[in-house]
Amino acid sequence: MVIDYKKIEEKWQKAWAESTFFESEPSEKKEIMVTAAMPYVNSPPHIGHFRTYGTADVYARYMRMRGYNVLFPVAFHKTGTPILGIAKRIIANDQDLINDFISVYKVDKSVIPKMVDPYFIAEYFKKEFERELKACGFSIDWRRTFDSIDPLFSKMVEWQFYKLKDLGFLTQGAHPVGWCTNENNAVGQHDTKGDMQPEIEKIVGIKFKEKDTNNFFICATFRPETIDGVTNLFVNPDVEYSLVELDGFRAYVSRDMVAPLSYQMGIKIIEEVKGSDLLNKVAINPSTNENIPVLPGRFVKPDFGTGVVMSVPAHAPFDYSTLKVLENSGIDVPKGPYKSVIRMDNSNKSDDEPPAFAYLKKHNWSIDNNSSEIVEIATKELYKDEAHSGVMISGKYANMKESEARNLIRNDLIESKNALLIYVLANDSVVKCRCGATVIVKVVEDQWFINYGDKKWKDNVIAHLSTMKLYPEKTRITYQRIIDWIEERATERAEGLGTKFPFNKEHIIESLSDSTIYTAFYTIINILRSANISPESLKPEFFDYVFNGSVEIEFVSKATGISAYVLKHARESYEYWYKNTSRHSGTDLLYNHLIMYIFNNVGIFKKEYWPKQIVANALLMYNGQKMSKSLRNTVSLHNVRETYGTDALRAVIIGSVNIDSDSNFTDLFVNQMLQKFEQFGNIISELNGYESKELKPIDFWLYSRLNSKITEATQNMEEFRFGDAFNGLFYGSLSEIKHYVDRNGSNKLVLTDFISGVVKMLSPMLPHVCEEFWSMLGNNNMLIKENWPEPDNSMASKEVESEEKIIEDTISDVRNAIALTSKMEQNQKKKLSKISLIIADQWKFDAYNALVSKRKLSEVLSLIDQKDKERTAKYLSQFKNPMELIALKDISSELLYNYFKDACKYIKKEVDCDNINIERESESQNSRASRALPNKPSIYLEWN
RNA sequence: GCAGGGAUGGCGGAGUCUGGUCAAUCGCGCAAGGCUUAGGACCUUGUGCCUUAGGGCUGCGAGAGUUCAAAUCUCUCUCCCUGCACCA
Repeated sequence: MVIDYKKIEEKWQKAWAESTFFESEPSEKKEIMVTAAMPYVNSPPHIGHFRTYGTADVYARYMRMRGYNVLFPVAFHKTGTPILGIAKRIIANDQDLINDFISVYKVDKSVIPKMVDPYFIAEYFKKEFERELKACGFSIDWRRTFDSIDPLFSKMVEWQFYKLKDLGFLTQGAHPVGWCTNENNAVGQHDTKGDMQPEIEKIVGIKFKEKDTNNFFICATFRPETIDGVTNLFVNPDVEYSLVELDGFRAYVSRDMVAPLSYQMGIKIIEEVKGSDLLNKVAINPSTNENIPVLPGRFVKPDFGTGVVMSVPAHAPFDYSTLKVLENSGIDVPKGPYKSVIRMDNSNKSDDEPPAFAYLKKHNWSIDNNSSEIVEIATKELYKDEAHSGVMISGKYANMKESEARNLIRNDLIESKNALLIYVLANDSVVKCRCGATVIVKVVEDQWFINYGDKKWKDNVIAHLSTMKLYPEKTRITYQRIIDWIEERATERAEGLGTKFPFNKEHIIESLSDSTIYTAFYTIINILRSANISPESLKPEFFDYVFNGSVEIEFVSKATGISAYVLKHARESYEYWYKNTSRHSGTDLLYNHLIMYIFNNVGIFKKEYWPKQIVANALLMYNGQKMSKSLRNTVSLHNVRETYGTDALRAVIIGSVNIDSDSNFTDLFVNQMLQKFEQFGNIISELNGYESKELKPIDFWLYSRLNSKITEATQNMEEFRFGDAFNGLFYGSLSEIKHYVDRNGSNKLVLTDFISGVVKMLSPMLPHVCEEFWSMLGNNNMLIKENWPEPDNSMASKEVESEEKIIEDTISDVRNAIALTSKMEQNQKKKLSKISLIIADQWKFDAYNALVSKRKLSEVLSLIDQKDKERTAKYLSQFKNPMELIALKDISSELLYNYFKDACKYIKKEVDCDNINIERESESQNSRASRALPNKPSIYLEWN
């Protein structure tokens, strides 16, 4: 049969919509709310979105069949800066972008001019999403749809921030950000050329006081723990420096760095100095109080840190080699031996020569062979080794690992005001803003943060996480790690769409922060709308009542002007739905959204409404390639769905893999899937050719398979192993039906029961196709309202399944034997005349069962003498499947004999031999009779 | 740098937690045969190496160890992927 996917999709989507089955209201039933992370609407939906929404939809449909009252709503994310960025580029008439919009996104040319308005862009793509998700037939309650700048929703976001502040979870402070000095704006990854994430790194500037003055040298360093080994400072004599007034003290800084540092601290130039003027000054090491000279170092870069570095010749090959070269040219430099402050933990002797020299020597360095490559290599090696296994030699942190001591020493230095923090960009190359300016680090003052480091909050989250169901389970450790590590997160932003930040109306709420507890809004939005509630009336008291029940209803009603009836209704809806939630998202959101989702829900709501379950699916690949953010590589959901139909996409994207694996979408695969659908349809349409009659063993086999399938599929669905579930139900059933027919199974009732069960179980994954199959099977009701099948032990007959397996194995063995013996010399030019299959005697069955009752081979073996172990293990291992053998306890020699007799016709056909003789071992004269095993009849072939 | 994940046939990918059911589910590809006017689809069989009877050998990134037994447990090494925050 040829299936018209478009037609059946439209037909059943219409029927479902008319039934209002997906419009869910609180009831007596057990409830669950299924939500998927709301999509950001700056582009049309692509097939990556399909995976997350499809997964949620499969689960929603499955849970409905399991008897749950399921709510599956959807919302759209408009908040943030990217949409604004697009609008700006349209205004700037960016042809690259406009061309992509027209050719890739299929935006009509006439619409482009309207896209100078970010709100128009957001609404445009939101509409596309809605259309597309509807066309996919997702079981969404469309009455509850909203977007993140909906005025009603904004009121809830505001309330959330009042709440966070009341709870003490908001803090204010300084915060380093990537900054464009040209546009005067913070820059993130999508604001830079080549989408480079500005990597901000903290380093320490250690203050060395100049002797006899009040000026300081500030040395920016990654390794403050080496301070006790400092012998001198280096400045670049060829570089211009400035003496500047910093916060309360004066310091020498390379002129190049004055401007960038001014974005991090107060800085005022007092006078200009040449690098060469700084030479021969004397500084004081703040840790050891030693006097140390300032020496020339031409390797010092003027555009990093402060242009002044400290010299640790024992541990820094650059410092060591520079000193040696200076010494060689007759300049007075600190004399060795240079003091080591770090040793490797695998050696307790402190070496005579400093490690820097040892590492240089390894690479044949000498004063005459002083190439910067060698020094570079030695530096890398030494830093790596010391970072890995370095241990402090002396001082307060003696014997502590270097990597641990580093932070402690840094903090000590800062606390004692002997150092300050300096932020640098750690990217390998210079980061440029899209406007072309170089990105620097700016410290933003009075920035608001959500303090995810709050001890009590974090403890609550950790404790709650341990009670949550997480799929795949292996993500749990990732959640734990991130929760452990997450601290403050900036929560306001100067630009973008969104809700005004309540405590600084100049700013808007950062766009991930506004979408953490929004799922609660689904439970009340439809009520607010139908009661015509205005945004103005959604005062904080409203949410306090509806979500937390923390104020009196009469008071709220008076304060907001909302009727007590509506308030009560809203509260009841929240209480009903928010108790049990399943959150669906991609693993890429684990690091931010999902963590914030847990934190904010736990922080704001009462314990019984905290999230119960999170499902994170892996990526989606297209023809083996990761889909990239760049416009050209994404695959439009609309196009593939129009081509193949939504169920084929579901089968390929969701049904072909488990939740934790990347799914690979290929056109070849979808086409094959479509053909398999037709095969399935053909089987159903041919059912009328069969009749219902008395049951035969093979009928019991099919029932038994169905029963096993129900058990397996249920387990797989529960654990989100959709790939395994689909595999077993779809491909498994096709081959089982084939086997059943091959074995002369022809009972219409049995086949109908089997296929009906399978179609039911496949329907969450292939809703439209299965609905069509269901009606083809003669049902007048809608499949979506059916219950998930329950396993029924009366249908299970393990012994028939085992007997069937023995038959199959035997056929395969016979084929093998025929292939081999036909090549034998004495059989040349002869034909196979007879096959004898000899069934093992009952005593063998008994013996096996006795062995098998031990269950584990290792248990049996533990009773065996050491010297016999190998022999016994080998003997036992010939029973290829000891666990399967358990089922043999239900089979006797006689049963198996009769079963083979009954299957004789089938075996004849399969091995293509008309003369097959089934014998009992005890009655057989055959020389090979004794080789018969319970699960492997002995085979004897005769050639004539 | 820090953290996490991974390495299995021509390919995608099961199996690893709980060692023996594993020459390795399933699918793709490939080969032969059937069906067909032809092609596609579909069906059957085969697809590491050897083998004159259902057997043997090799094999799951490399090396070592534990065990009667290792893809699976332990240790070392090599290579690959992902994330690192104010950004959706």
